[in-house]
Amino acid sequence: MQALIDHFKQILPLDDDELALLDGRVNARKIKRKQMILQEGFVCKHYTFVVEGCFKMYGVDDKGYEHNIQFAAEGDWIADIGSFHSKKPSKLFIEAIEPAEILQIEIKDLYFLYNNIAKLNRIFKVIIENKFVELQNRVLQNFSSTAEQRYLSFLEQYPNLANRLPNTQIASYLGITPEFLSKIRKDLMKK
Amino acid sequence: MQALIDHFKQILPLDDDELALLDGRVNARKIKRKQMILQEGFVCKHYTFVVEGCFKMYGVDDKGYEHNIQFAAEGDWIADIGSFHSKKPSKLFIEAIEPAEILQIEIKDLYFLYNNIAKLNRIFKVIIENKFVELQNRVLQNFSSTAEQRYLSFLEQYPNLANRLPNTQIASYLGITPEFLSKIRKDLMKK
DNA sequence: CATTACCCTTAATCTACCTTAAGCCTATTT
DNA sequence: AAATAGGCTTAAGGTAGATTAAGGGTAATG
Repeated sequence: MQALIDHFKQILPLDDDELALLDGRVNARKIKRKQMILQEGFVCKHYTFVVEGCFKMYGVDDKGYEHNIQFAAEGDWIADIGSFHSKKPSKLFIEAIEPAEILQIEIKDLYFLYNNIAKLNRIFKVIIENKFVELQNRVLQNFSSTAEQRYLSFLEQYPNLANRLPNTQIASYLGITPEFLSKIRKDLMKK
Repeated sequence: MQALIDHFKQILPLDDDELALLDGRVNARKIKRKQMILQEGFVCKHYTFVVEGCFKMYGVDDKGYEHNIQFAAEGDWIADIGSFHSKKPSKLFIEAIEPAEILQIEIKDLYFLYNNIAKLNRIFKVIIENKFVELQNRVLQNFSSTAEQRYLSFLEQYPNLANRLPNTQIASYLGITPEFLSKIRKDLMKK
């Protein structure tokens, strides 16, 4: 819980009254490796804050291949925002890559908090702005560079993730096959 | 100005006191075709609401090619959110594809409004959530389908944009060359 | 501790999409 | 009305990355 308070404090500190309201609206859970906290076809019921561990969010195409659209490690939020607010079934999966500890807020609790802690509207606005910018940079990168350049800038931007994740997951994030990532890595070694 | 009030009303209506605060913090401008309201290297100073006309937002790669990352027509917001908040130089351009009428809010005014109209935090949170979802869908589409599928779903998702935009701009948005789009269109005609 | 599942790599063949170049047509600008 | 720029298309040849298949290594699970 302290991890979440610290996270909010970095954007806008909450006072004691506000923190009291938070308590009881947030649920702590432990998640096993490979456990899913969201599956395609189900409505996304929670905003999830990662205290410990690492998740991937992905879609599955017609041929059954997975495509990672984001990772979330310590201090990140993860949710299918579209499904969450529209209450429509998600097209995405969220799955733990490592054993994890998370904090979850349900939609009714989040709306309660938005109505009773004005600051939280601002805090979540900032959180989503940051996620938006990150995603937009990704879109730009994706079509203005080769797979090798994308791999290099992934390493640069997420050095700690790069160590923790298997290359298959990174390949899926970069939009290439593991085989081709393997070739890229080999070519980079030579240089 | 009425266009903006209506736009906010769809999310959360503002009362008269709040509308009074808005007035004077929003500037109306007319923009010519091809005029830029943001250029690479400059800080993005405004959130821009499109009343009439159409804009493209794009980056330029090492080879000088443009890559459209979004369009904005009537009722859309457009800004380089990253540059706007960080006050760092943008890597993007925003340019009018058609003559346009816009409403702009400067950063100091937007922050004033966030502090004095609590609802606006919520309104802009929702606006950015929607943009985030749209962008996320795009990322998913981009690597789980061929250029032809992407073109078809662009036509489906933005039928009015598809009529208004030249194919060169659509190709740039889809991440393909105009030549290849031409081929796709030819192949589709046959079917 | 064994065994299964997953991960990483190499290499050959194949395809979606790019590049270049050229020609025509329709808008803008002068 | 002329001039020019921009937009659309065709086609030939080229490349980044996919696919398939196969072998060896390492980590998770019972």
